[in-house]
Amino acid sequence: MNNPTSTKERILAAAEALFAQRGFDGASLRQLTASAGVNLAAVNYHFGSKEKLVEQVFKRRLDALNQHRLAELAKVAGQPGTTLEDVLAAYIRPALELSHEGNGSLFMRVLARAFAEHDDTLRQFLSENYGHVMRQFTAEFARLLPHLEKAELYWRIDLVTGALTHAMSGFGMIQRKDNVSEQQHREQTAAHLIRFAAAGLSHP
Amino acid sequence: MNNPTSTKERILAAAEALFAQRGFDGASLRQLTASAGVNLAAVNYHFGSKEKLVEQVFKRRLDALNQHRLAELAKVAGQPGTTLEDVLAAYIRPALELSHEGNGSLFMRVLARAFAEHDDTLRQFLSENYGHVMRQFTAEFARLLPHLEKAELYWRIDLVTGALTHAMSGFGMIQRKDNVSEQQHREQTAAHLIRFAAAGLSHP
DNA sequence: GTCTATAGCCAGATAGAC
DNA sequence: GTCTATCTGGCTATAGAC
Repeated sequence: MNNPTSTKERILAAAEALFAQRGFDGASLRQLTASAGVNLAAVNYHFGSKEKLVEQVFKRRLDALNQHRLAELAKVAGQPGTTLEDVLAAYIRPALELSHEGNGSLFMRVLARAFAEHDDTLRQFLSENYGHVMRQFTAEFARLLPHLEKAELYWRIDLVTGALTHAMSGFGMIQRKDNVSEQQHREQTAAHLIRFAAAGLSHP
Repeated sequence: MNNPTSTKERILAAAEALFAQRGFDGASLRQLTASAGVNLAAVNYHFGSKEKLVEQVFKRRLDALNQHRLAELAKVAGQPGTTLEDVLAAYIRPALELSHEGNGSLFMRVLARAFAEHDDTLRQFLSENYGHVMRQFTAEFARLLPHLEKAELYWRIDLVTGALTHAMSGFGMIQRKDNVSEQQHREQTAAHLIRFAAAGLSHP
């Protein structure tokens, strides 16, 4: 099923890279199948259409990412000692880990594109499949920031989401210095993002 | 020159709207010229190519926007009483005014797309033409936040830029309530963004 | 499951009449 | 400056042999 050398997996990997570089319209099935080393007809055979392929590119990463996020959230949600930083860490750390493993950073660029696209069918797909994740996080933010009106909270979450998406999509460019390990670098980045997001959410 | 009914201007307006909705690749010259009510060949005659048209779509708005920003910055830069909020206002208010006049909000969506595209030729065009604006603002931020290391400051500015771009591109969706005037609504939105950005830039 | 071949369509660009 | 007509090439999708 998840054999990384299977035709399906090679198409998905090549699609992710090309969608990140050239966009959904800009990347053609011809470039994509050539890059994956499979036949042009394979995309329609395995996925049905280019649009369905796009959805599977999202599903492959987001299923794991959001499951990971919810698992981290479950550890702290509703607990008396939980801080805003704890909840933000549950949201941000899994994405950061993904963006540093294999071609995960390419996927983050695909995600940033999807945000900018404002495409209705894609938004509906994301909302149907992963809307519950955002709702659980929002509920926990509301618990920790009870003085904020709902409208104000949504506003701030939206701004934080914009900042994070923008940041994650650019991670390929953030240089790690030679004297810090990969592990340290990720910790530092996570700490930066979490503090920034906490400041944006909780300012008076 | 700027006659809004001229062929050139009608192409630019139609291009802005279609690029916002469908992207640079997704919008074809055929749709675009049909929407503008001009002949298919007019784009190549007046602009040379589709790519040059894209650049002019940016130039038309960004020349005015960045001039406006620099004018506002000049009023407060280097002054002893200037606050972080003053500088942020100089950056944000002109964009907010643009996004509320005519089809300005469409242009903000085009700008958000350009950020997500990571297209090298477009980035170079923007950097060559408007890089000095960002540099002047960065210098003033550095003056007001002298305790931050350069790397840290760039990081925070990048996150703020991501949040603002995301927010501006979604302004079409932020509902103005019936009991607040257009003017009040813009003031409230500006105040929100400025406070959020100030919190993100200046947290300890 | 994988291939070739091709249908059917739409793209950007341009030549040349007006 | 504006038009029509057309060139050339890329696109998604599919039919049908293996």
